[in-house]
Amino acid sequence: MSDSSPPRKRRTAGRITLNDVAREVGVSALTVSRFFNHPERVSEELRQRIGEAVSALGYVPNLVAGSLASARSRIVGMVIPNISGPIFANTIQGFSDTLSRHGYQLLLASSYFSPEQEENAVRAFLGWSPAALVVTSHFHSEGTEKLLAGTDIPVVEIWDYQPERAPIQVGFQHYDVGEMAVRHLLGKGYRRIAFVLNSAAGDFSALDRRDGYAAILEAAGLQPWNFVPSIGSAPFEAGKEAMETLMQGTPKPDAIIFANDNLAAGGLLAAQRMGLRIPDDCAVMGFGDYAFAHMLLPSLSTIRPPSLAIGEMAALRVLESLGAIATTLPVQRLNRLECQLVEREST
Amino acid sequence: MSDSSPPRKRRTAGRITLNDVAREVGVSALTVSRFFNHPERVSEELRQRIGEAVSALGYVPNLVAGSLASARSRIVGMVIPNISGPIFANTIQGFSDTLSRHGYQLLLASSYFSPEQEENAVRAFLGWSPAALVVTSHFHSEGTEKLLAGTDIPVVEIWDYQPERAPIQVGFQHYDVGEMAVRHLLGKGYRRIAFVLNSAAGDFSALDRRDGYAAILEAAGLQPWNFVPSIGSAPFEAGKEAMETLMQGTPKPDAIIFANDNLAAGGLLAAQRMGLRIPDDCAVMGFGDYAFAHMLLPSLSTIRPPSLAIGEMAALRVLESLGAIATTLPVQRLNRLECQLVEREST
DNA sequence: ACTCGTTATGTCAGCGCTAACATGCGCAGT
DNA sequence: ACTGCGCATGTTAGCGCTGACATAACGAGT
Repeated sequence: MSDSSPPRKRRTAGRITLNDVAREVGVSALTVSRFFNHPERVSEELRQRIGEAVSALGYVPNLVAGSLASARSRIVGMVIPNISGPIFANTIQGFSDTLSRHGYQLLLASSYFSPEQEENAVRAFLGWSPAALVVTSHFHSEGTEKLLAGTDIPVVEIWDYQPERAPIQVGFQHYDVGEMAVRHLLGKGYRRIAFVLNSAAGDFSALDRRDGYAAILEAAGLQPWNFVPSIGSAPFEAGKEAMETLMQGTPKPDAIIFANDNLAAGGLLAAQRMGLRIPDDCAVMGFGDYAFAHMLLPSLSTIRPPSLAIGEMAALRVLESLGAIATTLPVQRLNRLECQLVEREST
Repeated sequence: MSDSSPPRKRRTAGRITLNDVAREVGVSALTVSRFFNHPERVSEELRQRIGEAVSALGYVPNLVAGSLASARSRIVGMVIPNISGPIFANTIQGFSDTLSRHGYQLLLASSYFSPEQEENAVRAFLGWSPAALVVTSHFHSEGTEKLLAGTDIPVVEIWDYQPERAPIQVGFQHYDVGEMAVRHLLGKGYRRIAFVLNSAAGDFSALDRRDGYAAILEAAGLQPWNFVPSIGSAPFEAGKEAMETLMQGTPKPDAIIFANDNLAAGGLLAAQRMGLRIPDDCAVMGFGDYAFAHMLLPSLSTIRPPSLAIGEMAALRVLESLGAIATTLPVQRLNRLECQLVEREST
């Protein structure tokens, strides 16, 4: 009876759209679209009027629709082992800040060193057709490798530096870190150098550091000496245990390299309790240069990874790949950064 | 000549779509869509076959298209002052983990306590029609307030707890923290209690802590004693300066509350250098219970904010609001969490 | 005057998916 | 047998935006 074409129920709330702005100004929607994406192609006068209408109406561009239409988005996904740890936080910060300075958003997930969780995150991220993807290290599940290989967006692998792998690499070689620590200690005259590695860490990179340690030590004609505390979960406690066990045994080491600063801090505290003089009775080295390393007594010699720089450089490489920042040269695929040995009182 | 309807150039790469999967299985696209979003409405047999086709083809659902069509997304935006600081990292971690356990993704941005940066991030996030939005504290720009008020998605304010504000609140009252610290010190017999606040921090919450400190002290008939180090940017150095200045002056305080653990750590080190006995010559309290607080000498008494719990509870409230997890009750709007006083050697 | 190129703006279709509605089927109840 | 209901699946029409292409307006060069 009444009406031949019953109007469909509208699904969306009264959200303000490009068309609303266009109608207000008296131009086509496309011109308003250009106002946001290619402002230089809109005349000065219209730019003015559109700008006013946008803020008068409180229009917020719908990036979802835009991304669907253009098959591009300004989202970059990052999968990192953890957010709150002392190691990666700076990388995330540097990455996020550099990205957002260029109008890109960060989609973040943590994997806790689990390849499955990483794969889930990568899959979910790919659903958003992100502009690029950043993953940590090179230990991926087969599924992740397949997903990454099957996409044509830029992929960056950070923290580890593996020249033979295809994705853009931004990081350092953990092997070198072990080497750097040993050289430092050998140079200071230490000879019986132990390496303490907390088994619980899913952090495979620590194994590379230990390998570097062992290789240099053997090259110097000395014996590697690995110690794995029985306490797996709490690094601080594990570090204490390591110091106590090693320094109550015979022979004793004259230097201990801990796989990270948390372990080392535990070691220092145990040493203090045992009345040992650090570094005279035993030198201590850590890895990470965590915030507290310089506050300990004695302050901790350690190796500082380029956490922030990794995040920033990863972002730069991403932005270059996307053409968001100018480069005359092709995007650099291999980016090897330097760790820095920070010598303090404990060695 | 050749063809009456010249086929438009295809814009997208050969991405696999729902239709490809549907054709493969011999069903309609909608059935495949249901396979992902409402699997219980698809027969067991089809579920099986669709599942196989999906993994055979390596199909990854296009969440952008899905979000546009349904006007919903599984993205939640969070704007937080910083990522790498010791305070917020745990909150992000707890939030992210809880969200991702339920299939939601985290879009993250940091504001560095700048209302403008916060507003930019909120605006950009809103463009993604996120499922919910989380912001830190209640100090927003006017624009941010307008944006948040104009949306109908759940908004959660974290860290501060402001019962009179409209959004869901998950946090604690910093005022109470100041109070808690003073009560602890008064209970231990300290009477000349100073408060050290680093002016450079854009962290307004610290002001609330100081107000709580001052109020309780005055209520006890004692004089508040504020000290602002001249060094603005480096909290550790500023803490040293505060300790030196205060303990070389007359009269001296018998206890110092530092606005955060970084300042307090600097204070402890300076005290050690000056040969002061902590807590006999002067007690020291911090705020934050940063990772190193228990590793210092003497170990630092401090107040531990519920960082992780805030992140987790914020995520729970978001998920409840979205109906992603079951609740019989309406979503709790006010969530006041407890800080914990951690008594160690420095008081 | 005419062509050509450049710039500013508009028309149309469609990105990949899902809400609303429609259909068809099997089965219980009478 | 027939109605009515619930369940599995299909058809249609967009979601809000942008790409390709079209067009109009204008000045410069011949």
